[in-house]
Amino acid sequence: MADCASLLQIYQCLCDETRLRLLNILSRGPLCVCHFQEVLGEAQVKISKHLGYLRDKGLVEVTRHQNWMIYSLPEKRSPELDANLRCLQDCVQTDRVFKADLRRLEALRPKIGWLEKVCGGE
Amino acid sequence: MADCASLLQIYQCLCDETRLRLLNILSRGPLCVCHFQEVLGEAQVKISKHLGYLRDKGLVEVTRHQNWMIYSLPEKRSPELDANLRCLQDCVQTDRVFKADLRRLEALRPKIGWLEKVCGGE
DNA sequence: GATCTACATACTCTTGACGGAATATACGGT
DNA sequence: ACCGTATATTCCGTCAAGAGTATGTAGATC
Repeated sequence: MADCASLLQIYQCLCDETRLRLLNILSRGPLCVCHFQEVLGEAQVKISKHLGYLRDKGLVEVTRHQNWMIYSLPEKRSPELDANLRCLQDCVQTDRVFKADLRRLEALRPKIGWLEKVCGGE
Repeated sequence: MADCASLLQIYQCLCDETRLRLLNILSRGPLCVCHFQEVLGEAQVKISKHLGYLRDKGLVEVTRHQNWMIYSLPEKRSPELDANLRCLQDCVQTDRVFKADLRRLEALRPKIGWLEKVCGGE
């Protein structure tokens, strides 16, 4: 039973460029804040606040591992969140900004391999 | 070549309930302002301003017919707009608010038949 | 227990969104 | 020319979002 309010929350999350970039690279698997910083090239406070915003609205989940906060897309998603995340992936394919982020993310792969072990793949 | 800015504009349009409701009933065909007022039960100024917002961002088009401004979804849409409008239609199916709007719209059908002739259907 | 790292929160400022009341414009009919 | 209808715009007040600076907190290390 999707209600209008939850749909609105999703769109509110999606109407900021920084958050779109965060969600885009998150689609490739869990990350922690320092990785977002490296990929986006934005200040820690900015990254952290936008992640907090996404967390409050249920678009990302977080678990602590030692000093690191590991963010990921929720494994169980509402139909409308799922639909919109898919749609976002479609829309993002051709854009320079998002593609560049993914390239920088791939360059970071060696440094974040341990993460996949910690939180069991994806 | 979808760019980030145009995608953001779409999401900015989608993060208001009134605008979602406007787009939802617009998916069934062109309408003029007074119809939106009747279906949504909102004041004229509110409807008009949100339609203006949608028009500025390219999510709706408008033509004048005598005293009436006829709004419709653009026939030629960018891929990302098209994807998001489809996604919205998927998400909206189960919600009471949107369904009630569509019912009120159908009840209005007899009164808006002339519109379809004027702007050539759909 | 001092310190470092990784991250979050509080505070302040600026800007834009939204709503409502009032007013303006555009068109048709008399 | 005047009036009514349909719609847009302007003005004003409120509120939330976003950015940046500074500070707080949790865990690891020595």
